[in-house]
Amino acid sequence: MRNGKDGRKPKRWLITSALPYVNNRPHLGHLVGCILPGDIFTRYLKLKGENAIYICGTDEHGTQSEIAARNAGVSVDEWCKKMHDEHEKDYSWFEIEFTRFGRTSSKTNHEMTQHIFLGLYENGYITEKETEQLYCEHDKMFLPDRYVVGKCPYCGAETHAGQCENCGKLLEPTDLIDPKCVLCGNTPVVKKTKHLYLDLPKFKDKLETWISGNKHWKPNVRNWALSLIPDLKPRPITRDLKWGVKVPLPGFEDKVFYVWFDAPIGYISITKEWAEENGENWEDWWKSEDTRLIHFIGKDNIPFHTIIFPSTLMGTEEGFILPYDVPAMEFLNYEGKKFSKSKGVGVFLKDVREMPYPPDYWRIALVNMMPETGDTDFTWAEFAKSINDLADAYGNLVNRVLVLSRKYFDSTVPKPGEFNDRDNELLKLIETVPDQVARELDSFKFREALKKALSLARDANAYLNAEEPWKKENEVRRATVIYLTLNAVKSVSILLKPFIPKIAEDALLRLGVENPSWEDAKKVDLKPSTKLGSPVILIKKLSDNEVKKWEQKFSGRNVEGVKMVGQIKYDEFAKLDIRVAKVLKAEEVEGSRKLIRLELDVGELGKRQILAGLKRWYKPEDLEGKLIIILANLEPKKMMGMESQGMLLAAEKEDDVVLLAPEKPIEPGAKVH
RNA sequence: AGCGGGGUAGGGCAGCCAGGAGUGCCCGUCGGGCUCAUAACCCGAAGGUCGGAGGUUCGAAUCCUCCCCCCGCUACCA
Repeated sequence: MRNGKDGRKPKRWLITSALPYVNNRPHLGHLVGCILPGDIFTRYLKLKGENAIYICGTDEHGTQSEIAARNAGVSVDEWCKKMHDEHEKDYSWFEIEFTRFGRTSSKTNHEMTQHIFLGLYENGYITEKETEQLYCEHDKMFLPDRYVVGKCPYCGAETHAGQCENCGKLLEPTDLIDPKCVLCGNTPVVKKTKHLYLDLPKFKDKLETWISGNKHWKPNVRNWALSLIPDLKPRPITRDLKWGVKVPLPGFEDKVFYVWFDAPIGYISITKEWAEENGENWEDWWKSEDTRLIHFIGKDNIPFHTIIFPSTLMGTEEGFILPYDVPAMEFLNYEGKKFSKSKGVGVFLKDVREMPYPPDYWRIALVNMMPETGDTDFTWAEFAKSINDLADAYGNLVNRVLVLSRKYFDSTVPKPGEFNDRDNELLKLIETVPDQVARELDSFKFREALKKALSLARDANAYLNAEEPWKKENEVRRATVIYLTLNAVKSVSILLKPFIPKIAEDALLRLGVENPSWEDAKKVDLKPSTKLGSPVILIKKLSDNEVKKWEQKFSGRNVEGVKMVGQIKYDEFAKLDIRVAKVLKAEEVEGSRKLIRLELDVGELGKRQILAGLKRWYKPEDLEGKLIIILANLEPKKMMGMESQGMLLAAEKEDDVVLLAPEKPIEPGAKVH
């Protein structure tokens, strides 16, 4: 177990996972980014006999909750409670064992937030500033950035405030030309409002010393945090909303704290709630140097957990501990795209629960795809590979050794004889691999830890192949080999427990092992004559067809009638012969409402005519001389008695049609690909 | 634009901070073995100009400089 900088072993471990926003529909990315690693790490600590708790909960305040509740026609509190319960159900399905899964809207958190704020206020870390913001008189609220749309003053594109979607310029809501409220479409008015700010620059030196001293942090976390320090600015911590923690200062009665301020304080409040219910003192967990605090987060949360929340804690001057480490994951994408609720991209936890796979399948697959050093992709192929690899290397081994035990020893643990060199090699591995796995877990290298654990299973398989106990004439050798293999399987199963708790538990019970500790993984201590369970297919493999089925089911999945065409292979695309063509002549087709006849020069493909339904949008004379793009190898079709030899390409959106054209002049006949 | 991460055999990764023959892992491919086991397992082989160009060094995937490509973030998407 890694000790702190002072070499001291912690007495308590406080593990947190970023609080999921209550209105988000949780998906695999949320799980893999912080909730699952936090769970694996906490399970590992507990196996080691450490005093560890795992704290999480829903982040509930903010505009989105208010609006979602309004749309659903229920009170905000009711809405959040419902969503909170759904989150909890999802995570528990995945065998996530939170010590407590709380809510930031709890009374405890309101009190804690106000208390911490007052501490900061009294210590002089809060400043006040008046700003101008957009206010919607119809919805009776100040509008956050994403609730204002208008024209970008720089490029003219329609965008929301915050940052222009087109040119990337940062935009204050008041910068937008012709701003509109997203909710009702009315024009908001500019209104003055007073806000409180957390004076981050005051913490600059302390932060810098602290962060640069944390050499054990992952480089991406430490570097990013350090890069933020030179231009720290005071950060607003209040907003003009109703749903949130009230600001306990005169003149701020109609304001609440910004969610980012009260959300991380939720870690403390939720700990406190748990402590009070369990006869613990919450301050032992938050104000004692013997406690080691670890925040599991996604990379987007780095500024909050390395700068803002630590500053908040320091500013209270109450002796709050700062995180020992902030292991941040990168992002998981879905088949190359971002997970998106609105676009229906990705696999959501709700979907998963309806699929025929147990939680451990997902856990193991997600560990293999864990974005530890860079963004990764969830693909169904990888999902299947993870499970099939585990089935081959570990599941099959469990079955294998149980079958051998049944066949030769009536499903009991055989009594071993003397160990030879080969036996001792395996013995040595059993004794050393658990420490190697532990080292990886101590530095949050989950994929590597899993790999190391499975390597022991592979070694056991190799050992069996070399010793061939099914051939042994010597009963004692056979007993020894099977005995040792059973112990190796026990060892691997213990190491896998944090990753796949249910499957590992099943295997261990069949080996007659109950409640093992991490240290037990190093021991060769199965008692001869112990009754073993029956052989079993612990992990069922996935077929290629199954994988394809899911790929299809989820690829075309899109909400509200927006259909994405199914994926194609490049060679399918390559069948299209797309060319640049020059319009030589264009004329209306007599008797047709829509058609224009075009005579084209397609370079090496010669001249041809195409009929296109463009009358509504283009005049023939406008087209002459233009370069356009055509699909040249479409089978010809007769229209109005004439043959159309190809199809021209145009973009269409809401009753508007625009021809495609090369961005610069190029020879007719040029291939497009 | 700035910042952060990544670019290592057909695919997925580790190795880089503390430089020492491309060292390694999983999958795939090819050849062989075994038949206790979930068409499983084991052994072996093929396959890499370590994104590119300079530099430091006896020696560079690893350190320095410049460049290219991918991804993300820029402050409430984990």
